Amino acid sequence: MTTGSVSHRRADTRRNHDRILAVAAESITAGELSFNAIAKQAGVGVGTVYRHFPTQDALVLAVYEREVRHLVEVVPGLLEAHPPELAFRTWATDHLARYMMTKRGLGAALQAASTAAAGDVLADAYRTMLDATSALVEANVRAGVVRADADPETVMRGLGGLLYLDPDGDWHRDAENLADLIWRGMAADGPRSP
Amino acid sequence: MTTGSVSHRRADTRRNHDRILAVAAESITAGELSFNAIAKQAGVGVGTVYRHFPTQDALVLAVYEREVRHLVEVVPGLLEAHPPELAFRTWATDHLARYMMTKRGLGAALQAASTAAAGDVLADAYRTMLDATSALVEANVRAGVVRADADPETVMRGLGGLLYLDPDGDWHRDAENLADLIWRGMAADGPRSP
Amino acid sequence: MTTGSVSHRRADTRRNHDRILAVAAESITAGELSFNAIAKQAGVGVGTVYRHFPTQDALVLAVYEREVRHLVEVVPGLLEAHPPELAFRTWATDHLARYMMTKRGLGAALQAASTAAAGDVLADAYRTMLDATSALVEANVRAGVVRADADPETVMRGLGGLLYLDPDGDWHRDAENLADLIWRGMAADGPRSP
Amino acid sequence: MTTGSVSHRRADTRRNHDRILAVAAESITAGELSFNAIAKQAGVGVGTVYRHFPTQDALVLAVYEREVRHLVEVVPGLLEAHPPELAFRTWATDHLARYMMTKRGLGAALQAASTAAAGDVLADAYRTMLDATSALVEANVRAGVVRADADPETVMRGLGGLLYLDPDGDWHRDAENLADLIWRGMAADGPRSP
DNA sequence: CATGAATGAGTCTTCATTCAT
DNA sequence: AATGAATGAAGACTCATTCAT
Repeated sequence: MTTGSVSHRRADTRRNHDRILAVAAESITAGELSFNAIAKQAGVGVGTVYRHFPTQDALVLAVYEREVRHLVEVVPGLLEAHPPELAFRTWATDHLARYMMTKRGLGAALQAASTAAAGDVLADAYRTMLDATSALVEANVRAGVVRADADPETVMRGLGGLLYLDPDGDWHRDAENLADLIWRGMAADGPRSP
Repeated sequence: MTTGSVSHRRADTRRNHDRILAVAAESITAGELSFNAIAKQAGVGVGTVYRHFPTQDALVLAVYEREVRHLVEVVPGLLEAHPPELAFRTWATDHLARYMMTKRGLGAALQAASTAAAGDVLADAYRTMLDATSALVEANVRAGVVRADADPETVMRGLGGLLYLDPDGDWHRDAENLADLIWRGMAADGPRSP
Repeated sequence: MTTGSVSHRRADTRRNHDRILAVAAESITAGELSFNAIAKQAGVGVGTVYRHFPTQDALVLAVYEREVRHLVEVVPGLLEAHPPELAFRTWATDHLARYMMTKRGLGAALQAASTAAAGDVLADAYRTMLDATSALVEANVRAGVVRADADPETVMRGLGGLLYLDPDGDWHRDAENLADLIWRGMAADGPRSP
Repeated sequence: MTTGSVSHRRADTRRNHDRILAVAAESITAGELSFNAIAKQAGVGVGTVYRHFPTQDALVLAVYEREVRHLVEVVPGLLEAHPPELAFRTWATDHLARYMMTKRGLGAALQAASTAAAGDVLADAYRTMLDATSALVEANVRAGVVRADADPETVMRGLGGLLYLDPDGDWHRDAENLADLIWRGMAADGPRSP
């Protein structure tokens, strides 16, 4: 059964791809970006890493895509489970904050990888993040608690400040404060914090 | 005469120090951090760079300090020349925005340099930035246009979002939008954009 | 039916062999000698290349043989179509010159492949070339325009200088000059050496 | 004494340069061209080799220059010590032949190094060789034993056939044969071509 | 027979760091 | 103090070769 064997091999290859990606995510996140180290860590030869990701850029970009995907895929659930305001605040303080605190290394790597060819991936990821933010903002607009002209892009940028949280401090409180500041900034009618 | 040549030597040394720092600022900012390259660029031997900055971290930290100092020293002038709200907005959109857009490379270097020993310098720089932000926020509080309980630390974090401006886009407009969002967030009584 | 499919497979195999050889000739000639690259270029898997040519040396040698065969098989035609002197000059300036100019890369590869095991192939190729040269020289001897004791091996070596033609210069003229120099050297009534 | 120390260091550096060049000549000649291997062989760190020869091309070219220089510097002596004809024959069979037989590897390396930037060095070397050949040919012309219109460039190319001598055979005899063939070709009163 | 993913040894290349002068 | 040549560890990258399917 040719089909059987081939798909079996494909499955193996796919598993390698995923494992490398996972290991790389951890490494890059920790500021370590060495193909040799990643290969060893993933238990494969360097050549295999190169086969799957021909370039550092390719690897970094793939990791970035993966992270953004993870970050974004929780949004619909939050919007179903909570009223819009809580959904926004929860996403910011629980998901975004934790993410940005942990993945700082990725930013640096990403910057180095930002060649011309990376443009598409970067643009896609940006748009994905923006879509998520928009969904949250718009739900709040529809609920009448946020200005109709609140700009999701600006809100997203404001949340970018979560990057500077101090993991050794009371970061959750700090995140709540920032989310609150931004919330007030886009709220329908003046300050109204709890 | 001895004094003369000694002080002459001191002047030379000082000049070396400054030139190295200036060159390093440019290099690091551009994502390039090689002692050999910096030395050549500054027109001195590698050994000289090592004499002035015994480790990479020391150099990065020194550059960081210098940048923060530059960034902060304009604040008093702004507060004298403009009403508080304009001072805040101007600092954010003209100084901070331009700075963050340009010096992204420094962030990466800084992160790598953030060992235990660097703590003090980092803490100092953080406090310096915080003082500047506080001065601006408090002037606005005193003018009655900003809530008395607005937290400068949170505001500073919010402005951190300026890091993500796109130098190739309409970044000034984007910066104004973010400054406005944060301003509304800390304003005394609800939204009131111009 | 079995016979049919078997011979069908044989035809496929043969086609593979030829295509690989052709692709390899181009690659090696261009100084590129990578099994993986050749396989991709030929549209087959690496394994297939290995099946046909178990080692690099085997491949290089096979390519060499092929080139020499091509180079030599025009000689009888030239001798039929032209008087002996012209046949010699034409072969040298039109065939040999063009060949040597183009295939320099092969020489390098060949040298690296010259292990003990390669001896036979090399010797065969040498003899083949020598036979061709001999045929041309002897035709001229029979025509009485070349010394009876002219040594084909030495003549062949002299033509080896065509390797250094400059493809970007007036190489045809240069080739004619060299052919002429050698021709004079073997002509029937030149000066006798001491 | 600053001068003393500096020149001392310079001497050391110079010694390194020479040793690397010598080792590289041997390696390349033997078809081996690895910076790491050369460094180890020369007893220096890889970095040192890179400091002296920033590129493979630079190294190969330097070696080539050195070889050509050695080859050429014997010519004036030969012309003083012997009558022109013998000088020519001796250079060809004793110096050129031995050189070309030994240094085949260099040719291959040279070819790979022939980028645009290498042009000057290559042109210089070519001219140097040509000058040497010209000196020999012209001495013979002046002695009246060689045609006045014998072209040194063509003669040089003819001698290029010495590349194919077989070190395991009677190469000296073969070299004499080739030198003789070329000599006859350029001798004063041979047959004129049609 | 053919395929091509995986492997890993071998090179290349850069750069922080030392140290003799 | 300053210099810059030397060092060599570390990481990038290629490619011959194997082998399960």
